[in-house]
Amino acid sequence: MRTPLEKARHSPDSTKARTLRVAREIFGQYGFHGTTTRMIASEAGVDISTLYYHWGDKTDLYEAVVLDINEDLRQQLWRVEELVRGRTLAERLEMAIDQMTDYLLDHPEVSNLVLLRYFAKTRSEPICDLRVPSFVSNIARAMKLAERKGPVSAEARMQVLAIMNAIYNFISGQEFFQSIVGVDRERYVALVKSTLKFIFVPAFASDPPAAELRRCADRGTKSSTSSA
Amino acid sequence: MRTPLEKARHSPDSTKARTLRVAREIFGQYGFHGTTTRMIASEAGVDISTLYYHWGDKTDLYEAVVLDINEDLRQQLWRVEELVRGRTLAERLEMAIDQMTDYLLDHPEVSNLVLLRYFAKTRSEPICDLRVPSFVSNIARAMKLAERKGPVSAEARMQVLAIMNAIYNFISGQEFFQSIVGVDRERYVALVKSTLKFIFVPAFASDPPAAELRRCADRGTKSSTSSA
DNA sequence: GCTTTTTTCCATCATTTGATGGAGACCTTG
DNA sequence: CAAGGTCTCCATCAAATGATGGAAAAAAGC
Repeated sequence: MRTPLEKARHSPDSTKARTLRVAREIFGQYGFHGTTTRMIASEAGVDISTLYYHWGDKTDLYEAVVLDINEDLRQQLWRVEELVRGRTLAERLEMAIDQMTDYLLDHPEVSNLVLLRYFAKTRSEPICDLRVPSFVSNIARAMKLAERKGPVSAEARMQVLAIMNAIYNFISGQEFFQSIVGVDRERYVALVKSTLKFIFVPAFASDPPAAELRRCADRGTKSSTSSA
Repeated sequence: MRTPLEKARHSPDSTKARTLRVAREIFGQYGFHGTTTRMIASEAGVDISTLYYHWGDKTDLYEAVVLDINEDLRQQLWRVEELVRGRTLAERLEMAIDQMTDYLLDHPEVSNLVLLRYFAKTRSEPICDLRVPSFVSNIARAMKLAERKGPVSAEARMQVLAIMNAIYNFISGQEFFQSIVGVDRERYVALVKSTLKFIFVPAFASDPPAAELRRCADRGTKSSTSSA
């Protein structure tokens, strides 16, 4: 409990913390320019002046949101890494897909904010960065696409980005995609997981030497953590 | 040459057409709320009043941009469909990836606008829709993930969305991802294509060398286009 | 209980932004 | 050229938006 941000993270009922939580949601839904300080203040049930008192100007608040998201994402990735440790590559992938999908469904503002940061420019210069670069390398190592200590190849980074983005897309695009696919929420969630596994498992599980053995041995023993 | 939009599309040097072209770019970069009519007017070298004279209010202009993008995308998808007709699934996939990647690199506003429409809400209600739903079905049929005439399954639609979005992401996220991966533009483009093929070809192609392995793995499971 | 500090809100300001009216330029047609 | 229409721009407005000062209220310290 040192910085104001950490303090707010740990006192979930305070006005300041509630404001930050609402700011995450609304910045995630409407993007930086699509969000007004009044929207956040009114949604949080706070006077707009109180918002400025706690968080400084709009840019400062946005920066706080990004840092907050960064921290949540780091913790979640670490949890997943622990969980999959020691499993085979295919198992690691399937479990990571299930875990990240469930996590992001509970916190859609995380993927919203990440994606909007990738794709939408800001009129003023960017403020503080997501920690994506180091996340990507860590995931590549955890997935054993790269050696544990050495540098991570460009190919491995691209593959990790492809996986992460595929998950983010299905989460943040849920409303849009669900209507395109024409299913209800429950079925959509199941489809997200099964589609991701359908796509990524063959790519990563089929070219190492053990592929043949795995494919024939694993018959009928697909992921036990999958809800599909 | 009937509607104003079509007219503008075909007279590329007119003030009106130039304004639309600039609007595509800027709406694509900054999103709806991040874009001001003054940004578009000044970038197009036009008085802001002239912009309103030609295109009505901001929402009307945005709608025109979306329709314009829709038409471009439809044409491009049709070109690709013709090109890949008669090839094997793996070939179709690889060619489509190459073609769409090159096309979108030349017109990044297309994928920018599509992605921002997926992921960013607008304060006012949405105006007119992308034609994504029908595009998705057509692609699924062209790729022969679905029967040519029948309905397209939810699984096939999700797979098509995954492919399209993966391409869009690498194009629109280029600036961000290129710095993460640490390569120059040329190498990035090559990596996009090779990574996309690395990921998607194994999932869909049962014909290449891996065919027997896949059959072995799939024995006793559902259809080859649906994962459990 | 009184002082000090922290927090909240009302009123208000300055700028940005969407939008328009009207004067003039330009262009076409006869 | 004259008349009518089309296009462009200057000046300007009204609303939305980011931001602040200062009074009141609440909380903390003693």
